[in-house]
Amino acid sequence: MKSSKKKSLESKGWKVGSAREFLNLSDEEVAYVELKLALSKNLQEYRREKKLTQEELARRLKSSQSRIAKMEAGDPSVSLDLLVRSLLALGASRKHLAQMLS
Amino acid sequence: MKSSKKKSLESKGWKVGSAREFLNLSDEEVAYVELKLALSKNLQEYRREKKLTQEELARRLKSSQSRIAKMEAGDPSVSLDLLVRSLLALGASRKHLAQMLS
DNA sequence: TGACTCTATGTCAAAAATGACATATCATAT
DNA sequence: ATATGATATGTCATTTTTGACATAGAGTCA
Repeated sequence: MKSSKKKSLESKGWKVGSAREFLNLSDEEVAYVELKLALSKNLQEYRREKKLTQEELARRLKSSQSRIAKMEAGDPSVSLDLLVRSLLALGASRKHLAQMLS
Repeated sequence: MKSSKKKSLESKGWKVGSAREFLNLSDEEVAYVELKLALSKNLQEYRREKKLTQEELARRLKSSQSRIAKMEAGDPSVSLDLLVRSLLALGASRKHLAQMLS
């Protein structure tokens, strides 16, 4: 992994496999984090396209505005599950999700 | 949603939006569940291709054999996060993941 | 200026997911 | 038959994620 990329992730509050397991798992960890960040970004675009406020999306998901904000900010405390459910709630299809990944 | 599909999901132990919210959210819920099931299936194929036992994969993930079994069985108690991390640990790329979705 | 709307960030109790463990089931080989 | 290896299933204490709330920042408009 490029250390520049690692730094940029760490700056968002992610713990990028420090100390012991630094050598083995870090690539998968980073792939996972990047995947979430990619979805985060798409989520914000999608929501704005649909002209929804964070609050409105939160209502649809029975979540809360603060959670949506954290999702879009790429906060490490949000799960892939919530990200994907949010995108689906915005009308994204599996094909759309696939495009976000590749 | 076709009621046949709903039944088949319920048989796996999933709660498919019963009672109150049955009318609004069920389609997204089902999309989400199906997505997980698709990944489950691919996970098993991937693992077998790599000639790994559930136990070996569990060790790589610092998880446990029972969790891997539940993942592959499509158990509702496992998160998308763990599914995706497992696939990544098996060497799946984002492109591969994308293919599993579309 | 202040009122208003939207978004960001921190905190926390409650809920969900986790790894670990025991044990069961199911092959397949001896 | 029974031993062995892999997988399935249930339970549970611990950890992680959650929605909710408060509050702060940033933008816009009267």
